[in-house]
Amino acid sequence: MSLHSGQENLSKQDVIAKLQTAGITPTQQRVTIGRLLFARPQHLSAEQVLGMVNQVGEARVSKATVYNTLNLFARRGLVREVIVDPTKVFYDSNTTVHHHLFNIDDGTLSDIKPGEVTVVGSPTLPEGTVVAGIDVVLRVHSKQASA
Amino acid sequence: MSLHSGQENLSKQDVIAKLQTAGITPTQQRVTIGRLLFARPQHLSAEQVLGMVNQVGEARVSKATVYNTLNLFARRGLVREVIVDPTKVFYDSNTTVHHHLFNIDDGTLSDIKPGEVTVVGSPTLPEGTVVAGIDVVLRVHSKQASA
DNA sequence: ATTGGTGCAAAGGATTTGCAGTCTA
DNA sequence: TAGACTGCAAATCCTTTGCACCAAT
Repeated sequence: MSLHSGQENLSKQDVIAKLQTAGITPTQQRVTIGRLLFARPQHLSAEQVLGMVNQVGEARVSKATVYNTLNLFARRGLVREVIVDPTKVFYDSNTTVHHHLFNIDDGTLSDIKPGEVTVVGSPTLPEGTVVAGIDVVLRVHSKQASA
Repeated sequence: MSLHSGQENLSKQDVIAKLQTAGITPTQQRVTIGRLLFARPQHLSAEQVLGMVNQVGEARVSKATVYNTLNLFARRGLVREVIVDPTKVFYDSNTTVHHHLFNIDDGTLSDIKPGEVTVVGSPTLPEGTVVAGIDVVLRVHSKQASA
């Protein structure tokens, strides 16, 4: 990878390498989406990705390809789907174990700092199942006069 | 409430009382839905509620009314919305604090027994927000040969 | 040439909404 | 009767799908 593989920006090469490592053919569209997504930890909806990608203008990417790509990245573990808003899925470029804070009022999703919240206990699983992941979501309201 | 307010069945009177306590006008449709929903702890989708209601046949209930009613019940705290499946919302008639187990493969939602899992810690909240609730979702796969 | 990937538009499914008719208080 | 509620269908919104075209081996 390049010399500046920090969190500010990723070179095409970095993204191509990352995709190949994950067994994904690095097409132009996927690299474009990857550069945006992997630049830093963030939570984006498909719609937001579509908007950002076509603003950067590196390559025209269709809605279908955005969805296909995000699903592919999720299956391959490059992003994590976050299901907290009944109206849309968020894709989280931070794949390390961490939990979320969702503002019900404005639809904002943010991270809970690592270590601030921990899940204790090992529940009995239904027969024939294995754990795929644990999600903790703290739902918050914007403080204001309300019913 | 009636003498048999256990978990097997609820009389219309019980449900009417419950709705009124929550400040909800007990219409025929709402009572019908409530009897089904509050009969025992369960997780139902709007579609399932619609199906069950019109099978019982106490009163014809339209799809729109099922949605309106479930949203109303949720706002008034009679049921809890569970957001775990990106394709639909589950309504949980158990409003006590508890967490869930979601089978990604078959879309099944079940409860984690009380006490088996606990959340520890109090994260810093964004300014101007208050906690509305905490959800813990353990996602599981059906055990089988897979990629 | 073959296989995989993309774009476009149409299809799909869950949920909401508008409005006229109906019921509750 | 007045206001709230319901039903029906149309409208929305997010996401998936079908198919023809383009790209890479």
